[in-house]
Amino acid sequence: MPELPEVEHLCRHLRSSIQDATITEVHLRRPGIVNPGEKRSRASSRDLLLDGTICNLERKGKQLAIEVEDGRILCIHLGMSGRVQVIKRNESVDLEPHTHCTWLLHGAPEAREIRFVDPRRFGGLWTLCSREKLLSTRWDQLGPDALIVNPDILARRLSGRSRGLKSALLDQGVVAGLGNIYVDETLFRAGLNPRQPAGTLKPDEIQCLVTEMVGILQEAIRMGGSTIRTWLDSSGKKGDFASTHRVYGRSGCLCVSCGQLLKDKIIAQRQTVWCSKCQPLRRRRR
DNA sequence: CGGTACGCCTGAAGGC
DNA sequence: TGCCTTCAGGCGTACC
Repeated sequence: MPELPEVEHLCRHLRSSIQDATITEVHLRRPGIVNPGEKRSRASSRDLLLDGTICNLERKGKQLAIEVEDGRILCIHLGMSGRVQVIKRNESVDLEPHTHCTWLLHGAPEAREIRFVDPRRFGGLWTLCSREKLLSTRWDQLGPDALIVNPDILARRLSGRSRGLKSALLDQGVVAGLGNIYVDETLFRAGLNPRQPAGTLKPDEIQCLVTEMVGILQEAIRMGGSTIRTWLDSSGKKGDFASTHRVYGRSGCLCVSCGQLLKDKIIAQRQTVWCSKCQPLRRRRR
């Protein structure tokens, strides 16, 4: 499922394939995916960047922003099963089921079309009239991006919090970009228990947490993301990162580090896998 | 504050 | 083989 590395991978691909292109046609097949949650009148094709020349592609957390020259922005969230397909100029690709929106391009070096596909529809498209609006209505509510967060900032955001690390790191308002896979993998590699109260970490543990988090994310980006079940990148390739998972998806298996049986439990409403020996819970004294 | 539960949604996977 | 059930989870919201 798309988390930060998958969206970053997509963002980089789009920068090289559609930046400076102009959107000449938009086909919205399922209007309900635009601005979900808002009961305002339905978005027009122009809101979906018709007649715009793409000048900037940006990511924060799991969200992607496509900006055109007059300042309009389309923000894409892939949710659980969302994908953006890039169709090359000389390619003919059948429309997949659940293709909710299609943009035709002019002036891209290779691409002629991009498509938003999202079977489970946990994702969505948001239309914004300006960058300021993107920030004020969406991105300012996110914590710092997990790829560039530094230990001091994260320490401040976790200090005084009693909630468990699993819950805190999943919260996009604390740090943006991690989902279930990368939280479990990060905690394992940092040797931290998912239920450890977030505010009890010592400076060296925060440092370790950040180092492992950034390291895992960068590694996953290099490998094209994690393919669990359905994730494919914008050219239809599977990611390779899943093969390196040490805890996620390995409940019932043995710890790769100490050989003990991994524990699994629902924590923070997510299936959580960890090693109780390598990730001991540090009880507060007295 | 934080936790718990629910609803949204489809397809993969497992059981019989 | 095929039907049925279960499970996966990002995120908003309600409630305790």
